[in-house]
Amino acid sequence: MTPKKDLANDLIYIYERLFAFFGPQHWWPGGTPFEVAVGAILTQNTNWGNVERAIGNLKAAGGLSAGRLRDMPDDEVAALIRPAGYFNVKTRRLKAFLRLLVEGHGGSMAKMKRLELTALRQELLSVNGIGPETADSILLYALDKPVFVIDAYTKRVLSRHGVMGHDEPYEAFQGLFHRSLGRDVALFNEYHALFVAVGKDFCKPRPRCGGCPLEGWRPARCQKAGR
DNA sequence: GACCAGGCACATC
DNA sequence: GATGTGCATGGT
Repeated sequence: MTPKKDLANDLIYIYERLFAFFGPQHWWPGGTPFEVAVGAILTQNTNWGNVERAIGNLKAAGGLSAGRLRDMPDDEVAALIRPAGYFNVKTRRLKAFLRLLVEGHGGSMAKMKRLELTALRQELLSVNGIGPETADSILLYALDKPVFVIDAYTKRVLSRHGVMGHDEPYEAFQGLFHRSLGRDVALFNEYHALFVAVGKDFCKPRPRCGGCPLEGWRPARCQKAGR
């Protein structure tokens, strides 16, 4: 079997093990696309529980619409999103995203969604404060575009099991998924959430491998080489 | 009290 | 180009 096929099978195997263990994750099932995009920015390097509080505050203040949030003074936004941490930088980042959304797409996520994937990703990446992970989270979870989101957990799990080197660039990790799995929104949605689940419970900076569904697993090419 | 959480931009070498 | 640092709250 070719290495490429091996890698594809490895990724499918990991998905099946994680799904069997953790079950469906139901990420962002209820929120509007706009709420999802706001959450994607607020969750940067931050626990999701804190983000939920911030989003709750925004909702309560009527700030979860593009127009309302754009017109809200920065210090007011910062106070509302305070629980999510980095509230000053995240206020700037939210406002920067809102400029793109309002001025570029009439404040409508539905209109933004009409754009072709590559162009849209470039637009998002041009916004100060939106990097590859945040852009891809918005594309996948808010706009239903088939891009795989690579985060710290994904890199940690794959590198610890010898699938890829930890310091490979974002696009190298992402390319592996795109080549191996095709472009499947529902699969990408679930799979990325499963990486977060296994990362939270087991594949932490200090790993707790006991009981992990991937405990002891090696990729196919390593098994063949006897490594 | 240290460590960690669904990153990113910017400064410096 | 690589490496370091600031941003900040809240849970474990």
